[in-house]
Amino acid sequence: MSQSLDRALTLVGELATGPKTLEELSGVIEVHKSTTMRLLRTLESHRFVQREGVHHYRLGTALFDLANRALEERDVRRSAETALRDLNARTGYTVHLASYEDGEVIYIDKYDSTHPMRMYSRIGRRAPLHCTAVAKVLLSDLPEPRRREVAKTIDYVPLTANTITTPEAYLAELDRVRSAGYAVDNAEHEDFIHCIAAPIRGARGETVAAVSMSVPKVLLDYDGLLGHLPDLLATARAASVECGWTPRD
Amino acid sequence: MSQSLDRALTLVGELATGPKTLEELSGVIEVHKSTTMRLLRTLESHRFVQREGVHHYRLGTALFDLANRALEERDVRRSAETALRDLNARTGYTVHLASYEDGEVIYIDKYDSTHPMRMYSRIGRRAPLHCTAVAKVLLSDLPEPRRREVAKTIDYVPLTANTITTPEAYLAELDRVRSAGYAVDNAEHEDFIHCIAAPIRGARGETVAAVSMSVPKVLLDYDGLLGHLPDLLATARAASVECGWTPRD
DNA sequence: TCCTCACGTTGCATATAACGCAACGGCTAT
DNA sequence: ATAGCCGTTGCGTTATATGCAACGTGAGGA
Repeated sequence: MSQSLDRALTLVGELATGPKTLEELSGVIEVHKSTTMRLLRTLESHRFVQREGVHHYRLGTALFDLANRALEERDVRRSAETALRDLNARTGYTVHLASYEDGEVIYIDKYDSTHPMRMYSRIGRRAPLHCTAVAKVLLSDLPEPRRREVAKTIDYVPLTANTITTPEAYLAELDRVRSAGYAVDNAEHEDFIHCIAAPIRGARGETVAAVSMSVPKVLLDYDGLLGHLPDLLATARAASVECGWTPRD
Repeated sequence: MSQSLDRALTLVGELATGPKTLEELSGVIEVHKSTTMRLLRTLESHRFVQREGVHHYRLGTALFDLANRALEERDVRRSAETALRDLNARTGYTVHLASYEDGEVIYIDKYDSTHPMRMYSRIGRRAPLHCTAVAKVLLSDLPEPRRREVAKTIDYVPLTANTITTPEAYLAELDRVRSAGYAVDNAEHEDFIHCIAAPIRGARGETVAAVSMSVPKVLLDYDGLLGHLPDLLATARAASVECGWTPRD
């Protein structure tokens, strides 16, 4: 492909591990120092690298700019697409993608079950906050005071025998979700369906969306559903990486 | 310098404005599409760009990685984090962290306002030197001759009625900032926003960064803004201590 | 103060690798 | 079924990236 470009990008990658001198960098890409210098000059003119002192080069400020622009550009929906489609293909169950936008939880994508079943969700629809797994995931990421405010304003309509009906119980549930890293809707929304959901994270670790898997109870009992947790969490993780999240260690 | 690298970096910059097709990109760097493709392939192999669908390219995930690594090396950011976060939580206003590098002032961190408001800043962006409080703080710490040089090269674009438009006025302002220990942007950048900023100092007393607080005028008048000065200065002081600065007596 | 060494920088000749061209292939829409 | 639009590939040519060797510069030691 393009040799000089390839070398230059290797240099940038190398600089990510810390500032380096001209000769160190020449060693990495195994070329003469004059060649390295010309590459660095070009990189410098685009602010990809910058000099630190006289002898060292380090990553430049263009990278911050680009990373932020890239993040804004990228919408969760497209980024999560493949991971979610895979999960749907693997399990055959309904997969939802939802995000939190000023006080509401919205379904922004859906991969239908291959099993025939009725589901009342639809892209663009609001999810009830007190009885869906995605809402629990998304709200559990809000700062404490904000969570209290929201919990207070929810209309706790009981939809099944399991529906949470008090702010106290709901806030306790959010705490559980937050520390567990996933949420469950144990037939709290519809009698015959239960769900699990997990957070998709962005570059700064913030929750940008939630994935959920919905399964009819006749197909899988509660333990069977929880058995899919590792798969769901792996999916959420893959989607997070696409959204700019970097796993630590 | 290096032509192909230069072209490739231009491509990356172009992609920052949104996904593009092969031919659009060829138009930008004015080469044959086969040439563009080879560059994109190399960029793709380093995860600098990635394909979106069949016809589009967009920025890749390597940029997030690199940007994070680069940011971590500037450790002012980490050191100042808690103090800045506290200020943001206490006041609810937008808090910025900026540093001076090679003649430019760069935003290196940002804590968003809890009030809904539009702000055009972004991490990694350059701040205009003549009309932002952070730039005034950072430039006022430069040695006298250097200040003169910089003041001479600034393009004094008038952005509001209050924008400083001459080198003389700007240098006088820097003197004021230097002796006062804080800077003000009294709607000099945007009509509806005013800011105050203060220096964060390192072990040798040098200014390593600047904190600022930005407030829409509709929420707080000028005197109200200045009322927050003690809080801002305390924040800057706390951050300075984290950066190795020792308060004398 | 001068010398030396280590490292970055520059000019130039050469070979290579980046380039444009043109033909091919897949996809979509009509 | 066909035309037109893009992306892709192989190839010959020349621009261009490269290595070399000489030069500059700054730091450290005698």
